[in-house]
Amino acid sequence: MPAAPEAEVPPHRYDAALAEEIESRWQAHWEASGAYETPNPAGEFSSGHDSAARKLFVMDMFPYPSGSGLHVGHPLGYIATDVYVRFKRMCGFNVLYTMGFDAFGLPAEEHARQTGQHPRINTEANIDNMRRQLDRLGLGHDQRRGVATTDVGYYRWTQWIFLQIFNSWFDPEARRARPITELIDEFSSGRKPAPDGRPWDDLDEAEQRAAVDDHRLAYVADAPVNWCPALGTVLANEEVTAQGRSERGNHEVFKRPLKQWMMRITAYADRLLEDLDRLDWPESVKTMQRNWIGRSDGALISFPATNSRHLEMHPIEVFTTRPDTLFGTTYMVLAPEHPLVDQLVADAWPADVPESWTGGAATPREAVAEYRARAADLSDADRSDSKSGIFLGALALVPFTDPDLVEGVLSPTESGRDSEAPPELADFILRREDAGDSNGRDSKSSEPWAIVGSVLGGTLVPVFIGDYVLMGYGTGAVMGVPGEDQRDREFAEAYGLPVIRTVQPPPDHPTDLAYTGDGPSINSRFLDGLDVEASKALIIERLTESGFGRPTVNYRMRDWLFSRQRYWGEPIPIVFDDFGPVALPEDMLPLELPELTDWAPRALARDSEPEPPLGRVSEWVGVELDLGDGTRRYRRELNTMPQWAGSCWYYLRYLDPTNDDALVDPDAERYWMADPEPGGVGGVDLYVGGVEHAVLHLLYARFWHKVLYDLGHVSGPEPFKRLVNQGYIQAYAFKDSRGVYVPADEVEGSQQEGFEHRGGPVTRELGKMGKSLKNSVTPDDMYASYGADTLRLYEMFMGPIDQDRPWETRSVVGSQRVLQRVWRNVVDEETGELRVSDEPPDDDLRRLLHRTIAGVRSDMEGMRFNTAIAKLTELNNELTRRGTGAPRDLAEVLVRMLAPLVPHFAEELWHRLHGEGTGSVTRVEFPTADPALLVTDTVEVPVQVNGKLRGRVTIAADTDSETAVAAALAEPNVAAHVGGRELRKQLYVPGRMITLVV
RNA sequence: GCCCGGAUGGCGGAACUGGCAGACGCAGCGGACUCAAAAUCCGCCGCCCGCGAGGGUGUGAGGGUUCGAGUCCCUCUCCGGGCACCA
Repeated sequence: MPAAPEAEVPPHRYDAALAEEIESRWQAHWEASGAYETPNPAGEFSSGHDSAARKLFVMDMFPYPSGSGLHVGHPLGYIATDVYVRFKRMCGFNVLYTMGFDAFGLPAEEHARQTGQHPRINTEANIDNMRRQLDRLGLGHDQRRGVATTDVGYYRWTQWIFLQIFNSWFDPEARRARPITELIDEFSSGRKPAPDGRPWDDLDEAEQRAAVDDHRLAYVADAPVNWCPALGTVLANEEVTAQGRSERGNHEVFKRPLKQWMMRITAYADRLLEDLDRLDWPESVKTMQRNWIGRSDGALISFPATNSRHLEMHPIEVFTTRPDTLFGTTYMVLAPEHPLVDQLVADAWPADVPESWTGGAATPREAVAEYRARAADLSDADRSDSKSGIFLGALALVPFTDPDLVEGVLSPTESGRDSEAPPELADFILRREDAGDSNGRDSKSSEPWAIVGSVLGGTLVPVFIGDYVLMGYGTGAVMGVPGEDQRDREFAEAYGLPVIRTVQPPPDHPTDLAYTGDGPSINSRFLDGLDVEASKALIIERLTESGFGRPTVNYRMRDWLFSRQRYWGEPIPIVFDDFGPVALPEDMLPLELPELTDWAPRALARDSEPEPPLGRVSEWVGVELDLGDGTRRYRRELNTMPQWAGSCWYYLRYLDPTNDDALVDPDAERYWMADPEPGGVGGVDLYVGGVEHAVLHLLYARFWHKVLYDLGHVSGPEPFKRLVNQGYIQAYAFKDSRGVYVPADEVEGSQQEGFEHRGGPVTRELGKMGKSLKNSVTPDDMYASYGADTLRLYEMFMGPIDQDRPWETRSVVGSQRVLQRVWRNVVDEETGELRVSDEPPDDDLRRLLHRTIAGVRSDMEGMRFNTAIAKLTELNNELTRRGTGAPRDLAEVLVRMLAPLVPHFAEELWHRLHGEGTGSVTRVEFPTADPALLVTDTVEVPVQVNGKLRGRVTIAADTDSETAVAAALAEPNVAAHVGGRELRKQLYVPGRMITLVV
């Protein structure tokens, strides 16, 4: 008996083996011919430039060259941009499309620390590997432009931009960055007063340097770092566990202040906010950026406060968005770390102080010390929801409650302060209020502590510290208005403080909740009766007149902490002399990373000082330089830049990657980045990437771009005109009865029957693809089973680009079958000969073709590749149904439409159709529909009777309403449902619908 | 808690400005071809009633606007994401 015959596969079937052969052949050909090289208008890359073609700049987000390889989820966005780019190229655009690598960063440094191998070696190996994986997908990158942030020729310009920022200040009048030399001119000419009002020339060098440094967009400040003495290194936040220990080794980590570089991004807060409105970005990303910037409009209000019977006043400055509720203030709270605490804390408790206000301590000072120690112990997450605080023994005066006193207090020139005999503190605090009050005061607390300082005729309120007030936001102090703010309400209830409503709530508002809505002001003197907005306006006016306050804007966003205590990053091109930082001159760039061979961690004493890795290279740390005033000794900056730095501007380097004279040639920059429409923001035409970069990367890059714009280095205010977030590919993962993940590719069964792994039941869940869930599927698996074009087609077919979707290997075969059917309509599987017919397509087929062209074109334009593929499939299915082989002309058009999606497949068929010597399909024009073939002379129109579909009629496309209705009534089923009754209404939506109402 | 998204067959999804719900693909079912299977081709495929023609019902739930609602408005449920004592 002969051996069981192999399943007979026709020799010329489009299967994985044939796909592989086609793909590698064309990839080699494209590379050799420079098929994807994009010309610049001038300079090194200008050969082949077509000045008539419109430009288009498309980019994927900068990948990190990870050592662990790709899974099928990674290239989703890359395939989408590649398809779009190929389409636009076929539409005649000059498209810039490339990819580089964001290659500095922690993983390479960690790898170096473990193996002793220099991070550059590992980084370069990873880049090569990733490049190979991407190439196998057939991505049409201009590889001449693919920079890596770790290239010395690249980071030289990252350092150059740092110096531009360092050498700039933000002019609030002009609302833009200006060169620092212009600030010095302003100071020395007296147009801008020096910090303490003295003439500029009277300041010594140290004072002048400090004044200037205070204004720079990059400046040095003390900021806390995570110092781990046992590892001898500073850790990133992600390397510190929730318990405040090192992830590696579980050692103690201490917060230590360290001089670090900051970027003054807050100066740009308003422009970053305003320009969001001009961007074509997903609304969710814009919202995230708005929230992150967190602009709130409000007022600063000063409350004079004292702990002494002599009324020595310290104003507490408060930021509030609700200045209209001022008269509802019944207490004040400072952040525990607030600098005024030490001045305001009293020596002794007043008589009758409630136990809960003292924390059980003998004196206010002790209570504060204990409270602070406890607050410092707790991480931010542990600060619980329940409100806590300590009374300082100090009182604050609510402005406008005694105008005479207030003026005396606030203006030192007035004699009012001493005009009255100082009252005893004990005389006016801490009386219990009568129960059963009225006048709109809620009296939920059984014994509210009186706060009315009737002796002076003004309202005095107790001053607390409490950890619900954050030092980092606003002024680190709040006015407690328990009637109008729920957090204040909770605090007031915990400490028995009274509640005064200042906005009349609706009758059904619960009495035990703060009311934050609109309504007329009450209990608010001159504000009474005004709504919230009017009250705000009036009180701000009064505050400003009286000097008690002023309108102000506050932001949640902080300046950007730019220093990293790391080796594998860009060195900061700064040295220090006795007065502070000094920029290296441009001609000393690049400042190259010194070799570091000593990767071993060193255990240090608990009380040791933080030291960045570069501090170990002693011959590098100290340096003798001549910076213009003779050779002197300087200390180098030891921190490096964060990974964000390199990714903040890479799109500019793509434009002109080999330029040694400038970060980008101005003409190249203008060609690729300037908006063709006047008034546009300019920037990359399409930027595709994950939503995880919604805030940090996209905000930092916008900030740098605006600085470069202000300084005249780029032609528009925004880096990325249009942003699309691609969704994530998720994958099913399976857990066995012990809750352990089992390899997903070994699981059998289905949703209906249940899933099994080696005979045991497993449960299914959806998660990120990766090692930990044992559910990775790699592109290599797919190439082996189907080929790269099938993978591309499947990923684009799965759903809309911006949507998350579950991976299902089982379904990939569908996309392969589609390609096989196309193949069979063009090529004979048995002989490999063309089987296209030279018969012209009939009228129906031509109309279908042109409808398809029109639909595919608009779907491609809108990046709706899933529906474009569906339309192409329908057309091809019609060809299959006819079974005669495709008409040659039609096959040729179909192949052109497929070319962006499955470039190798299309190139192969294109060449088979046209023979040797034909040009590449990648540069052929994308088909255009003939409008004459899109209109039809008859249409089939559905007929509704009383809102229900009862039949269809075929009528001429230009039928008028009456004829259409008559035709509808002639349809038997429609007639049956009308049943001879009178038509109350008849409607014909041309080509769409006939509606009858009886 | 606040702010964004989202919910359509067994599954992924389609449906343009309110106008035939379920395109296309997977899975499933039936048929042709075959000794048989695979592959391929043809057909069916939301649910309920009906031999059928056809009828009823149906886009997370409830209400509304409209001749007509997956699409617009109100209320609610669930899922995903972001922020989180931000004054």
